[in-house]
Amino acid sequence: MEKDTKTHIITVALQLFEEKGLNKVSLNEVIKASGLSKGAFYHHFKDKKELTSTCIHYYWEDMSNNVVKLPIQDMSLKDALSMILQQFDEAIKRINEGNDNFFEMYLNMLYSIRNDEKILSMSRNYFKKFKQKLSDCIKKEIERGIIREDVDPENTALLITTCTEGHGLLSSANIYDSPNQKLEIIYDQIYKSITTK
Amino acid sequence: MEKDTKTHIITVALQLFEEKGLNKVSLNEVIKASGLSKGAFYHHFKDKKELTSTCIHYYWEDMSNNVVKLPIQDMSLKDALSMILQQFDEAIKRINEGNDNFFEMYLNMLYSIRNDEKILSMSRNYFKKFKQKLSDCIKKEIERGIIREDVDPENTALLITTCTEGHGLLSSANIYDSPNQKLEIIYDQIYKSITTK
Amino acid sequence: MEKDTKTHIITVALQLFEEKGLNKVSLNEVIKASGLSKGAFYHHFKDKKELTSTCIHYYWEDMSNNVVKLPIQDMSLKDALSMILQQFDEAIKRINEGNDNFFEMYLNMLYSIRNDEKILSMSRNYFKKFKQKLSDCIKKEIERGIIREDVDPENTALLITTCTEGHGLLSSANIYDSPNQKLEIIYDQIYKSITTK
Amino acid sequence: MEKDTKTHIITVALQLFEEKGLNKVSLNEVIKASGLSKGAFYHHFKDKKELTSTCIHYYWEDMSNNVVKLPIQDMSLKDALSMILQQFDEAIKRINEGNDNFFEMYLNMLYSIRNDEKILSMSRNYFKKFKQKLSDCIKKEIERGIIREDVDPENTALLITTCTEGHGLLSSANIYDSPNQKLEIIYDQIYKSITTK
DNA sequence: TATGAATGAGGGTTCATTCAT
DNA sequence: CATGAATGAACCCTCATTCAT
Repeated sequence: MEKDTKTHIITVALQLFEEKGLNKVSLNEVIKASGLSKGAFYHHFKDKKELTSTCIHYYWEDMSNNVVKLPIQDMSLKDALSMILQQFDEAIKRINEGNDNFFEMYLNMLYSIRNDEKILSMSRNYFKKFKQKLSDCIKKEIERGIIREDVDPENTALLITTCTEGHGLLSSANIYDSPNQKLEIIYDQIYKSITTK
Repeated sequence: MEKDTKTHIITVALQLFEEKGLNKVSLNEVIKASGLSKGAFYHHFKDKKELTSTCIHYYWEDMSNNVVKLPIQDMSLKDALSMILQQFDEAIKRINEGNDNFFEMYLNMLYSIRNDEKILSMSRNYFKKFKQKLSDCIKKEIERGIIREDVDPENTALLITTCTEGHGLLSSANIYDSPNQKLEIIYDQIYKSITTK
Repeated sequence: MEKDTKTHIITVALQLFEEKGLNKVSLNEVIKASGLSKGAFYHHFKDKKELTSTCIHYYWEDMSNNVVKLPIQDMSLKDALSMILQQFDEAIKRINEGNDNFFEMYLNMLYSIRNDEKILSMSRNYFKKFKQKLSDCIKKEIERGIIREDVDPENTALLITTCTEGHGLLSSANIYDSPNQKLEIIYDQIYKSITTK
Repeated sequence: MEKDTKTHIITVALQLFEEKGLNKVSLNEVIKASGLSKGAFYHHFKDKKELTSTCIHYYWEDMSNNVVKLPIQDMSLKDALSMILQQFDEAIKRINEGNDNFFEMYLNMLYSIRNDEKILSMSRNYFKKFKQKLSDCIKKEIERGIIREDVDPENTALLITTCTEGHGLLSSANIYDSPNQKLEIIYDQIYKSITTK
């Protein structure tokens, strides 16, 4: 029962946060939307910070899992990049076309990283895993003779990771008109430069 | 006189915003720090939003100018990347070692882009110029025979831009331990892949 | 204008504090009773503590002044004690017969002494002055041959001060039925023991 | 078992009250510290008032017993006063050097007297007993020829009681620098004035 | 007897904004 | 142009108490 209420509050809060932006939602709104009383809220959470931080954990875990589940290491690099492209396409669509405030939530999460040990380690883990999967994928492609032998898998994976993140940021921020096309170009550029002729 | 007062307020506000984070500074603080009265403030600004958005303009313009001033197009790509590396190094140091809240200001700016026409166009312009300079630089390097002829300057410039931005974000967020070294690897990776053997 | 509002708030608050007891009065009540808005209150006071502490200062100053004004040093000890007796009689009546909570205010003041430099020094000053006046009075009585020469004025003044305070406390606390009569006995006891036969 | 739980709650509460001051301790704290549940608490006490008033009873009873146990009536007045002096010394030390809030508890008790029949009668009883013991002691000293025959034991006992209480208050409130020495002077002053030459 | 989730009135405080002077 | 007292909605949070289990 207790667990249910807490989860309920988190769910409601996350929805509000994504709709209006984490900083624009007051505790009163969360409480009202959750149909509970003030006291009930404070029975489950120490204070507002605990709620927001918990929500960010959930949000981040959700994002991480989506990536972790991707079977990048078992695919060809071409297919892997295609899949990431598609994933980002959907995310960007959600951000730009939806009415929600997913982007502010994302920025808040980034901001929280510097003040929240747990989120920091989650984030590092996420990027580490993402890079590792790419790296593994590249190694196999080298073995298969698709990627040149002199290519460093680690460094290439790092490059892909950062430019994907940078592209995601600039797209979310609405700076690129046709984000998806841009990412395709970027991936092509990298892909061409490491494959055997 | 009027202009001076306004500029004074903006300067004071920007400093506070960078110190404590845009959302953590109240109008009262700005007014107090600027040594003015409430009425004086409202004489120069319609409301708080006008102040914050003006401040973000200034902040962004400042950042832009720093990039625009870089004579990237007249340098070798190697030198250009070195210079950007150094610039980022300083910025990251400021963010991670300083007591200020530069990063939150940056995130707020990114967030504002989606709600503020003017900032959006400034941002787009900034990234366009940055990319253009890199592109010009690359073209010249191709002519000089340093970069291969089959390399597309536009796309390569796009790649450099996005991975620089992505790397900046991840470094600011404290995700990379040795950010500077990481950026060097990334640039090396790109540079090697486009230069003639 | 500013001074007036602040004084007004203090007056209203003091009245409420004396009626209901300092700990039983909320800021909302003070604000409501003063006819002002929350903002107005916080314009004049940093927080509730500043209000209560200011009120206690006023309260204490008021009490002190009543004592300081007494021309004890120019009277015979007999008359001086009579006068103090009468003063206490009135105070006790106010505490016991009135509807107010003067006593709790007094206790709160006593409690504040230990946490408030200013009140501490006010209090020490008050008791010092009271003792000094009594001491001076006794010295003159010795010169007049009314009080014995071997009597120490300082120590006797200390005795009178402490037993007056002790009696005041026990009377306020409702422990003595006929407080006034008790104080008379106490004073008589002291008086007899120091006068010449 | 029930009795034990109730006593346990009271013990825990008293400790908290003396540490932090009666008004600064919430029921939640008491419940948490006692290791019980909310329901369990309300099984034993009607409401918070019942707890505080019960605690004050205990506190007061404790103080009373300490005095009642003193074999004042069987001692010489000199020794009796010495003993009281020592008792007060310890109490004052506890108040001024300790980190606890014994003094606030004491003031709260005094305040409660006026609103709580039971505490009122306990208090009256306490002071009555204290005075009686002193009075008996003095009577015996008169018989022994140590105190003059014209001294009224009742009135002298009253004087000692009130000045002890007054001194205790002023010392607790931190108004006297060297409280112990002051009390010695006061007692000396009284003692000298009633003994035979 | 005992649990602890839920209640909700009320607490103190902040803050952007207005407006008479 | 400038002042700063006043506004009041909204904020986060505390707490004694109730009640279904």
